Amino acid sequence: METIHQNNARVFKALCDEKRLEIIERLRSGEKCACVLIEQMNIGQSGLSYHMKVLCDSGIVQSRQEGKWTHYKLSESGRDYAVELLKELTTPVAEAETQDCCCN
Amino acid sequence: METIHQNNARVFKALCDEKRLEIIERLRSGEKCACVLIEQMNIGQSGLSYHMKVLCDSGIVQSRQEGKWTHYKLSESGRDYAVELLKELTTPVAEAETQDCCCN
DNA sequence: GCTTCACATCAACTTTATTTGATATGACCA
DNA sequence: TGGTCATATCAAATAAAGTTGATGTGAAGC
Repeated sequence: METIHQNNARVFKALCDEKRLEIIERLRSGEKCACVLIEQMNIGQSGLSYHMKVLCDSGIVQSRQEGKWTHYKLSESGRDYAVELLKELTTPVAEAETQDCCCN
Repeated sequence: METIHQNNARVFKALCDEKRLEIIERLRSGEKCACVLIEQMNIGQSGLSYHMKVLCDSGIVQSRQEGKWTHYKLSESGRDYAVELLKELTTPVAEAETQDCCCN
């Protein structure tokens, strides 16, 4: 079974690797097909494929098949989801802030 | 030397691990000292210390020394920085969208 | 100064992620 | 149908991250 934390971690895994950040950066200027990314970046075909899978699994990138080519672009809904998730995870809740600390 | 991508990746590394997401979740209800986190979570002392270092390095968590105790809490500025960074990294730029793709 | 406590750091180990080359798949074209 | 191209998947190797127990450090109390 997959925990909610594992699920959330997957979203941010996309952003934890230098190569993937470079891919994302390149996609900012528009949709790119895999062959373009391979020739522009210092990466092999299977390596790119691996990273694209991680990116697509995070929801931040979406892919589109066109014949034998695969095109990748940033997903607007994926971005929105990630941003909202990040905010939610890191925003304090207004619970009874009972400081049950050993040291106070 | 450290690249800008490595720097950015560090921010999101905080959110890529289940244990760290659990720590962040616990900090949402307020500042906690290390000893409390250790007794609440299934984690050893050195393990917690390791994760707290990653979290503090990301800027999302900040620590405060008080005698021999260390208190941790979510950093508002760290959160804001991470959110803005995430938005920036994943938002398309309005460059001349020249699709120099091999396949079109 | 000595001891204790809370935490950080280290080193060895285990686990997970990434890379790389080889092979499989599926679309397209002759 | 057979060949080629683009990409995915696999398996082996390497690298990076996380875990664990032992040791170091600095604050506080005696």
